[in-house]
Amino acid sequence: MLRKSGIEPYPYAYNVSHHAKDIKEGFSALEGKEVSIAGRAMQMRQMGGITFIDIQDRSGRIQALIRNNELDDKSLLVLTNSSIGDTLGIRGIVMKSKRGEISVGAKEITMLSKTLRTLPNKWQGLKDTETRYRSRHLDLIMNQEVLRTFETRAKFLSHVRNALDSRGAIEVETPILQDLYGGANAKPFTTTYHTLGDKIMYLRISDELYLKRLIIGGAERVYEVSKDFRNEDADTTHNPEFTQIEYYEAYSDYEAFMKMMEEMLSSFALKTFGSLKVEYRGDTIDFTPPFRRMYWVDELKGMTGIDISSMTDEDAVAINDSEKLGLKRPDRYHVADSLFDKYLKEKTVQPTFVLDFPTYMCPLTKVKRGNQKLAERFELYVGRMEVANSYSELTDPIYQRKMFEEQEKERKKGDEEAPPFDEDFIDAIEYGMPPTAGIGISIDRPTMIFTNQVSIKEVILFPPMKKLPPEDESGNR
RNA sequence: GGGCCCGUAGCUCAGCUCGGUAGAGCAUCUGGCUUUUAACCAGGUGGUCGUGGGUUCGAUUCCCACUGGGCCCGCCA
Repeated sequence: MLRKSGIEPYPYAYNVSHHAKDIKEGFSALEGKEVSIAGRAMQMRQMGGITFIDIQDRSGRIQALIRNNELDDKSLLVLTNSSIGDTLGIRGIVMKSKRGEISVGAKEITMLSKTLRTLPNKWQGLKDTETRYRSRHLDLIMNQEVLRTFETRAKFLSHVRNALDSRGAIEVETPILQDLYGGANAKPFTTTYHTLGDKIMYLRISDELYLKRLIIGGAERVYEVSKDFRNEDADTTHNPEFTQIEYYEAYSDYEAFMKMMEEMLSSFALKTFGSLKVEYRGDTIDFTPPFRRMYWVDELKGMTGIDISSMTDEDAVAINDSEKLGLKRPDRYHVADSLFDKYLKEKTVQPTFVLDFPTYMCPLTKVKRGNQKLAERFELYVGRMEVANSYSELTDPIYQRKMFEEQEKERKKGDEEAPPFDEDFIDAIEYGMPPTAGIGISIDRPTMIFTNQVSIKEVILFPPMKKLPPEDESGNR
């Protein structure tokens, strides 16, 4: 094929001096200078002796202007054998075309990778959602704003890391494969560890109990970027595999973390967009601190007359009927949660701390100072989505044991999402855990807000997809 | 789990109402053209119409099931 005519279609390396964006933004300084760029040919306009190729690299696109009579023989050969979709290296002079387009006037063209496939068409591009997710490489080629979305995701992740690092925290890694799962209410994925006698292991639903062991051990400030797994259906705001950062800080309480979140989100918006206001799905979300505080038990009582803090399971059954919640398992935990969704969630478009939960919803949280029925916990909502969950951590081993026993009862009653009793953790906390604040900060959902995406799949590079029917394995070339 | 919509060329789509085994643009290939921006002009290649079954002389079209995707609801604090 190409090799016979002396062109290597898959060479080893190429020296790139500039990206498209550098040249466009720095044109006045670069005009007349020699540069070399590399990228994928996205469009090609051939007029005989002159050819225009739009080269796309990570930063964007720039036009290469190619006059046949200024090329050496090898470059000419490359040109005549290249097509849309090939990756090319262009060495040439920064200039403007007659129509004023900033271009690289080519002196040398190098084939960097020959494509065997045709790209989607240049106007409509690639729209089919299924193909976009199953073939993310094609999506990234055709829809460069997707790359921008993931750049924003990376910026947010590193922003959170920096914020925690600057508080003096250390980043740690704890097991993803766990003997026992805990720290949240969810169905786990299971797997088998063959060399440990085919032991059943769980993919973590949270890393909370491990990080707390580190606090007990004296680490004082620890966080982990945690991929968690919950064996549940996906929808536009839930993915079974998701990312959160959990952070624990000794000698703090949830009040300190509300301040931290205000600072973290507002500084990110300002740094990234130059504004505290962000457009999200038709709403303008204002990250100017302080964020609103919604004492939701009181607010709900005002709206409905129901005091969920003193609700019993019997009350819950009656409320499930009178409020037409239609829950399959109308215990007080699920009823309280459902009432929030029904009456209050709509009011959380702007950043809102939803705080002080009934104790029965919080098996790992300290009770509120001055109100034994409530726990010191907040959830931060933005754009009607929960983006962080934090509490003054329960450190009393005797009370902790009692809460585990309660959970175990729920579990026996058929709540398969209630976590199992963790004797090993109780053993650890009996050594004494300092007062501690803990928080889980979502990475996926804030990214949705900062990139104005409706679906969580748009901020996850390779969302899980169902198996395709087996017959289609032709792998045509 | 329930409801609605969708699957036709590599991509974006038309055709289906009212059955007669398929069409456009882009891409690709050939030829022409030395400043284009969706370049243009001429010609060519490209499809077991998601899968299986049913009705029919005949199904991309009508019916059923399955499968994959999207949206909404339920569930997932």
